[in-house]
Amino acid sequence: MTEDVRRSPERAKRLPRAVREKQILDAAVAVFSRHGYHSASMDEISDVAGVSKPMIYSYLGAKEDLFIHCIRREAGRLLQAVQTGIKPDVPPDMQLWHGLRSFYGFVAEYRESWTVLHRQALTVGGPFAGEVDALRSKAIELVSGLVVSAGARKGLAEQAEFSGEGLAAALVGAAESLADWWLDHSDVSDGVLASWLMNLIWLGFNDLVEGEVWRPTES
Amino acid sequence: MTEDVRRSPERAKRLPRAVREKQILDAAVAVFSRHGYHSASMDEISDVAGVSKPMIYSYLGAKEDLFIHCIRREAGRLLQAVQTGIKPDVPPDMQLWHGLRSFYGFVAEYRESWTVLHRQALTVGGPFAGEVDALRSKAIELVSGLVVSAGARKGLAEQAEFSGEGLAAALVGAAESLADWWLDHSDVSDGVLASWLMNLIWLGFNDLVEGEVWRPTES
DNA sequence: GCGTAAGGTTACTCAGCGGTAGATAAGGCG
DNA sequence: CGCCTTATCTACCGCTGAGTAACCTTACGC
Repeated sequence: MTEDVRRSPERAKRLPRAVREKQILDAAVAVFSRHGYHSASMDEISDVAGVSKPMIYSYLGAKEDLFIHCIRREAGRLLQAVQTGIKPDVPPDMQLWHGLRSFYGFVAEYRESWTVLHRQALTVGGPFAGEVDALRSKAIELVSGLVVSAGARKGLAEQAEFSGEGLAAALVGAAESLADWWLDHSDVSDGVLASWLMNLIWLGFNDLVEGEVWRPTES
Repeated sequence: MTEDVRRSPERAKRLPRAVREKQILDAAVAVFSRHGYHSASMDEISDVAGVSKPMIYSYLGAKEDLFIHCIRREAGRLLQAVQTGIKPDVPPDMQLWHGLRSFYGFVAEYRESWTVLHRQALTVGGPFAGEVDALRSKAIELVSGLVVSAGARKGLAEQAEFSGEGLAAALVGAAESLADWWLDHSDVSDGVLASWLMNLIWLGFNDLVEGEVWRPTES
């Protein structure tokens, strides 16, 4: 059993299935994030993964299946990152604050995951849109809950300027877009980013709760 | 539900080049918006346009060229719609208000244009990203100008919670995402949408200007 | 040892699509 | 009417890339 540690470097060692699957998924996320779903080729993915193409088909199925596996894994990671960052027993604004920080922390650490989730999965129709839409819906729902609870706590009635879901969508959208913007302006910290949003949104929201309303003047 | 957009039974009349180009561009925008750049086939575009494939190549070049033509035309339309909607001699908040209304008006009227610009062009790398990035940069610059001028008017100093460009990016992003959200919730009017944003952003921004700042508490 | 299943590969098929060559019809102009 | 120009079509080519068949090879239980 005195095996040579340096056998021919080409010959891949035999590894358990779970390890290979992880390698493949990592490679797939990287390639999908670089080229997008359609331009990504299974050949390149297999190459990056250091594995031959049939392995992918054998372990994770066809291209669509592979992509869905990627989305699910990354969506799960993101969701978990945000949820473990939130402390459920603090006021709504602090929950939002922690959630935002966790979110930007995730984006910073897993850029590629974020790219795949946000930029790629949305454009490719079909079964993928649903997956990502579910994630975003979860986010909107979560935020909407915070917003509405904060509003109700202060007795904010339903009015034309206020729609919990609409505001939540805008907030989530703003957070996402700011994340995108961040990818090209990485010279600010995640805390600063979250702080910008809080100052924009929460202050404005507070005013709404207080009954202050912006209305167009006559110009 | 998919009505027949097929050409009329009689074989194509000879039409001036400008007309054909318009037909082709319209078809291309429709098809690109439905399937995305890669999944869109030149055959389908030519079919929808009521024209044979070589015409496209002869008039507008290869697939990439065609797509760039689409982006440029739609970006131009959007920009013009927003700019003609803005009245330059009113206060910043009213300018923003009018700009937002024009923007949502455009999205409502030219859904497909918006889809191509926002969802498709971003994901396809290469020469396209630049085109769209330029458009967004123009928008951010425009909004940033409004925000900064409004801030300066009130003597707002540069501080950690305030970055004109960052806020503008967040606002533009929020507006875009809300537009996307709108595509699936078309039961609100463009005015209401713009009103939500104004109430979120402008109120919050006013607070900032007034020196009020949100900061995390100890939880 | 030795059979067998799981890990792994090479080398192929085949469809779809971008792009083009070459034929055809339609007008304008003498 | 004949002739040229230009608009337009039919029919094809070649490549790229998804997916697969068939084969090899190591580990390990008995």
